[in-house]
Amino acid sequence: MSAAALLERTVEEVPPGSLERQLASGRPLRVKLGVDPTAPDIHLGHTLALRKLREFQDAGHLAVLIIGDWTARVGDPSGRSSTRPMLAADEIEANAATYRAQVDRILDPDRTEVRRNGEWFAGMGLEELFRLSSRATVNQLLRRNDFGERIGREEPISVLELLYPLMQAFDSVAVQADIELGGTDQLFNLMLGREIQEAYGQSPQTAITLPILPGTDGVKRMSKSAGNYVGVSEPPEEQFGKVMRLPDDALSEWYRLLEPDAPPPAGHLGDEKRRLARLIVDRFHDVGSGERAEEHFNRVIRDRSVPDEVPSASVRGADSIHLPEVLVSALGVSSRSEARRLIAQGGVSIDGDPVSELDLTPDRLDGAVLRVGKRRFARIEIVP
RNA sequence: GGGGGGAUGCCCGAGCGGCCAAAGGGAACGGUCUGUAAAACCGUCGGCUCUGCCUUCGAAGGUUCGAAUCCUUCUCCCCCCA
Repeated sequence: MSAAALLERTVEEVPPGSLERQLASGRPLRVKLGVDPTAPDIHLGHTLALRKLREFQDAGHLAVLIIGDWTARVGDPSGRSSTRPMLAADEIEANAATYRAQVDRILDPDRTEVRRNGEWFAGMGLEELFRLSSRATVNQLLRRNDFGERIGREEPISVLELLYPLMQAFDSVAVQADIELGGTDQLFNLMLGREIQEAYGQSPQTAITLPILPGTDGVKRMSKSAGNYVGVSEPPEEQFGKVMRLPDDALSEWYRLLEPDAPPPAGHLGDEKRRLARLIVDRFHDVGSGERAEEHFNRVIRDRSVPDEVPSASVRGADSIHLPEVLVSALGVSSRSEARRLIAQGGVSIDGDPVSELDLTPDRLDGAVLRVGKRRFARIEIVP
């Protein structure tokens, strides 16, 4: 595959023409991608880089996936920065454990080398850290966009966080990366990787940046912490519904980034959004599950009827049953106060009929389907 | 080390002695409408079997009939100087 083909749907190649030169060597290239296990789910945003990595694999190159179990520890100690939470080692471990299974939905396992950067950081001594950190200046590091912005907003930045770009750069040295992929916001780190590789006597990697996928709000970048993500391992109905949440003006960008081989949206936006949702669900589940998810969507959301499978919940029988309590225990409503509000706003129904009373007789509830809003259901079973 | 500013609910951000469970915005949630969990509009948005009560405005004390608002100490953050 040509350099031009491999660079399709990427944003920047640094330095320009570098990939072409590397491909000319004819040897399989080591293509690095780092992911920090700060959350258990891999979401659609991550899949952009993973799919580009797969393209490199299909072209005969080797994917070197770095699970940043140590870089993930480098969070924002003040806890202000939602994007860099401080995580405990066991939490990171738990997150990392599922990553391989999730990325294997996209990558070719036979051409994937998975490394954890704890491999080289766990045993790194202070002397080596001195050597590494003497290779960059604070001035350089503060040029990084988010550092600069945080300084502008007079927010704190811990010295620990300054190490992050250096550690990411050192990963490239440790795995002898030929190429590193990353979102456009990673350009600074990828470039630093080149400098550090040279400092350690290696030929610098080619940095290739990819666009950032906006989340289901169509505005902010997709992330777990922003709550605007679609996880690759979420159930089909969940994925389908979340895609339908997308604002119309983000639709073509999603098509371009997530389904580049599909015809771009041209017709009725509602239908085009459904088409995209089906494609995405089929991609991460069995073929045909997109259509089934759509049927579920039509039945439950559009036609407001009950889904095929309704989870059941048992409620202890009594002369009178306090509905707010049932909503909290059986439907996961956050508090009884919240439950009252939902009832008062007409958001709670029994077998399709809105309910306004707070206390009900058991026979009214027994076997009935309780619904909160559009998506929360439970079939109530009264037990003695 | 010296000087100045700040810390408010999920986030941003008003408030600076009683009318404050705390303006406004965002997010979220419910409803209406609809092509859809888009947009728009309306509403809700600390807890409690709730016209009342309880607990919140960095922490601990204090003043006061009454404090998010005043005082003291402490913790953390930012800016300027060194």
